Amino acid sequence: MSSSNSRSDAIYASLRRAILEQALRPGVKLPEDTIGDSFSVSRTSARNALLRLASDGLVDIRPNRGAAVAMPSLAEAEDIFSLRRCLEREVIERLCRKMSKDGIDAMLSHVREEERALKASSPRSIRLAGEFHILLAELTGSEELTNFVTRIVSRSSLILARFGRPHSAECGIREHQQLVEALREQDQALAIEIMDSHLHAVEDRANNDPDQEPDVSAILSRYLISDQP
Amino acid sequence: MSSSNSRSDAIYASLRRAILEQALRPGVKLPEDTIGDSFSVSRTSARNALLRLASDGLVDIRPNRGAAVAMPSLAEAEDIFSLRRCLEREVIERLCRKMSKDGIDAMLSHVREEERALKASSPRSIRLAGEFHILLAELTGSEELTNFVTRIVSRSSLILARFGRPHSAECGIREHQQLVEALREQDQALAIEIMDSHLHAVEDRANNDPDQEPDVSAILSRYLISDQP
DNA sequence: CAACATAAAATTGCATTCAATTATTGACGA
DNA sequence: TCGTCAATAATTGAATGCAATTTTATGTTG
Repeated sequence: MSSSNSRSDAIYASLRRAILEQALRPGVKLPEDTIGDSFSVSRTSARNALLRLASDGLVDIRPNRGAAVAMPSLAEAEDIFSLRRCLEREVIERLCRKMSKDGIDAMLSHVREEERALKASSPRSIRLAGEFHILLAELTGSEELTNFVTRIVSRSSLILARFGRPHSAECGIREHQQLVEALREQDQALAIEIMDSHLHAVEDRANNDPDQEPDVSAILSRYLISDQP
Repeated sequence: MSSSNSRSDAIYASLRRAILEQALRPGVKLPEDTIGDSFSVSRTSARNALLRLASDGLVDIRPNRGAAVAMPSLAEAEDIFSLRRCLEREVIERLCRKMSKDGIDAMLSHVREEERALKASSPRSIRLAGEFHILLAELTGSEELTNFVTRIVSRSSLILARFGRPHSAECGIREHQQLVEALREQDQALAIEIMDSHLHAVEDRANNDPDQEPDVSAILSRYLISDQP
């Protein structure tokens, strides 16, 4: 499935990480030769990486106008989270049907890593929060489900980058812990409830603080010369 | 989302259709310059089209070994249909919650087209059978859900091409009609039941007749010189 | 000074080219 | 006769160059 052309692979992975860690914010332009130069490769490899990111929905490519980090709208955000709830409910159901000891350990270990990253206020913590959900999908053993969850979690991360508050990752860790606990007890109803409220919380964080329209004049109005505080 | 480079777009669409209509069977090799020559474009455009098909899971690309129409295993088949049931259940639930008159008409019109294609024994009928399910997803109004359903239905078609009986499309039309009827009545329980049994029927058709392993020696064993009939 | 037309620069679309990897064929020795 | 190894052919990986399109900058005019 994942076509591995060694160079564009590396670029793809790096760009993807940069986007998910919010180093590259939505809307940032990604010209082919700029990226090629950054990674010391030709435009060709950069282009292939961008094409793959576009098929992931992480970047927008408009013909003859180049690529940019995707800027999901609020409507898309709602759409994505709605589908995400559906998929993650499926994940929970499958996990409750058959949860291994090793799976629990993997989840606990991941949550611990999340805590470490958060304490170090590392940009990794943002990405790890999403990868917790991907880990859950992987533990179902379904490659397809993992695939889809990966895609939709990535898009969700992009939405948080676009609309969410800064440092929005921290609030989630406690809920992740509760979720692991419910899964350990194979309490499906509780697990689904936690997951649903967790996702709603994430979504609310997104809807709550839509970033100012990137209207330069609005921003500059606070910097007018006339009435400087 | 869908990056439109006019040339690779055309190739992508053509190859996709050819695969879904089973003109290109699983396992068929797709060398870049062969495809480029067929469409009178360079390898570059052919390559981009193949990359996109790979990200759809319709072709496998192995590094330095080229592309070929994907050959899903039986395990993958089970995985895919299991997730497909989950997604299509979501589609039904959403449609039952809010079903428009125009939507019903669109479905009926599609089913009629399926019948026409089947009577003409056109290769389109195979593809149309899958596109009925995509239409259902589109009628939910959710772009993401449509996206995912499109992907998984495509993979399912590939599985039928690999394992299913020839002309396996015909049996489904009656079930499609019943499904439209249930949706018209907004009878969610019935609609889900029909959908589930429909998908199980499709899946059974797949599991029933696994095509002979493409093992040349096995085939040639019937052509041995010793006891020629 | 603003609006518009025009020219220059930047950027992508695509084809072509060379290098690197893999598959195939044939030869050689046991 | 069988297996191993080397040479050749086929195919992909990646870079570069040219044409086309878009964006930005510039100059002109009302």
